[in-house]
This record gives sequence, structure tokens and C-alpha cells, in this order.
Amino acid sequence: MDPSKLQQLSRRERQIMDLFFQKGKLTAQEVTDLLQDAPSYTTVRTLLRILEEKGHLQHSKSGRQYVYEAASPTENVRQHSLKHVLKTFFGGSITEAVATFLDQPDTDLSASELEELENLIQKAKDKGKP
Amino acid sequence: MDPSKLQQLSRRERQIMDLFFQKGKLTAQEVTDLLQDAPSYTTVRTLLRILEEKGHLQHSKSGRQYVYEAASPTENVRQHSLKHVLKTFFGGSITEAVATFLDQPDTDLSASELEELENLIQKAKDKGKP
DNA sequence: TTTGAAGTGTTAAAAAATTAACATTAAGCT
DNA sequence: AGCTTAATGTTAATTTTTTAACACTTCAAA
Repeated sequence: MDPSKLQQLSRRERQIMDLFFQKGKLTAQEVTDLLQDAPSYTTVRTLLRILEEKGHLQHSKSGRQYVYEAASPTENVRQHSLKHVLKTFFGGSITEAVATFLDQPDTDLSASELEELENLIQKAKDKGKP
Repeated sequence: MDPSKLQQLSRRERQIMDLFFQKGKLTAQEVTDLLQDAPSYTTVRTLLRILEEKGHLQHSKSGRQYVYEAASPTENVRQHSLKHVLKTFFGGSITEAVATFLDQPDTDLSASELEELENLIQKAKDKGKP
């Protein structure tokens, strides 16, 4: 499944897919409970079926109920979505995005997270000229 | 304008707003040209009008033509959109996002960008314990 | 000053998304 | 076995989105 197809989703469909990316596996009942402004349970089921028809979800059975999950490897979707935001709002620059993130007053990264970030950058530097 | 309202947009509306976030000011003709799968010029004008009614765009006149641009301060929208992607795909962690970005084979950050990233992190560290 | 080009304004048909009622099936309990 | 409950299957009405035709206005050139 091509992750760029995600852009084609309608509002509700997108809203529901976002839940799956956050939570992993979900039943129709759980989706209904998680949605802020949820429509009826029946409606949610219809949407899940449509999303499965379109290839965005797949389901398995647990007892007699369907358990849905995203059909695409999460990694591909993550990469695509991140790229899209970077392109749309940050001229494609991850550096700009990090700067914006750190600028937010409600953001305080733990010391260990900052360490980890440094490590990542160090590794990227090393890969450049070994 | 509340940036969370952006989630309410329909597909076409979102597609068009993304263009404005990338490009800044645009005329109806320019939007038509930029859209991959553009509908007719008349249709684009209708959408621009609707987006203005909803408060997402505003326009000024240049000669006799309308020049549209996003109504919200870009900074708010950027922050909100970045947060949304981080929450949906990276458990809210900017570090995870950077890791994913650097993992992509088609990504090679310039040395100067890596420097800049390091500076950002250093600054964040300093702010933690001055 | 009339005419044509390039813009905006108005309106509405067609398509798609959203919603949910009603029907059916299957599992477990008494 | 029969009953109840909780699930899925089917179908369709309503609402929203998407599309674009047609009318009107304004500017500038002939």
C-alpha cells in the first residue's frame, strides 16, 4: 500500500487512521470510544469496512469480533508523513522543525532525550566522513 | 483562527491550504497551476472563497485580481501540525522523529545543518541548568 | 466608445462522504 | 433446544464536498 494514498482520505477516514497509527490494534467499539465526536457504532463499523476495502486497514478475528490494524508497515507511513509536514511547513528542513519544537514554551526535553539527540547527530556526522 | 480547525478541512481544502503554507501568497490561477490533479479554474475560485469564508484564507487586491494568503500566523500552524505528526506517529517524541528522518537512505544532511542541530541542542541543554 | 480579455459573483448539478436503520448470524447460558 | 446478547452484513437516506456553467464587472486597446 502506497503511503501517499493517505492524502486521499476523507476527514473521518483520516481521523480514524490516525487512531490506528497511535494505538495499533483496535475494535470498532474501541474506535467509537476513542473518537472525540464519534458517530454511532454502526457508522464506525461502516467506515472501518470502507477503509479495509481501500486497503488501509486489515482485520483478524478475536473470538467473534473483528480486530483491525493498519495494513501498511508503520515505518513507511511515518516516513512519508514526516516528510510531508517538513515539506509543507519547514521547507523540508528537519533542523527548522527541531528549532520550532524547542521554541515552544511547553516543551522541555529531558536531559536523557537531549543526549540521545546528540548521539543521533554524532552518528550522522560519522557516516558522512568515516 | 484556531489551528486545530485545520483538521476539519475536506480533502481539496487541505490540499489547497498546504500550498499556501508552502508558497505564501497565491492567486487562483497559480493555485490551479500548482495542483497536480487540478479541477477547473472556476472550481478553484469557489474553493478559495469557501476557505476565506471559513476563516482560513484572506485576500487583498493586486490590480483587479485577488491575492490570497493564509489567515493564521504561520508559526502557530507549524507548531500545531508538527505536534500532530509527532503525537500520531512518534509517540510525541521529536527524538524518534529525528531518528526516523536520519534513517532514510535518501537523507543526507549537510555538515552545516548538522552543526546547526548541535547548536540547537546545546542551547536547549543550557536552558535546562544555567 | 465599443469591444475583448481577464478577472470576480452567483447558482446549482453531480459525486462522494457520512450517517444510521434494519437484518442476519453466531455464541453462550439456562 | 430455545433465548438472549453481541457481534457482523446489507442497504439507503441525508449531508457535504466537489465540480463547473453562466452572468457580471472592469480595464485597456482599437
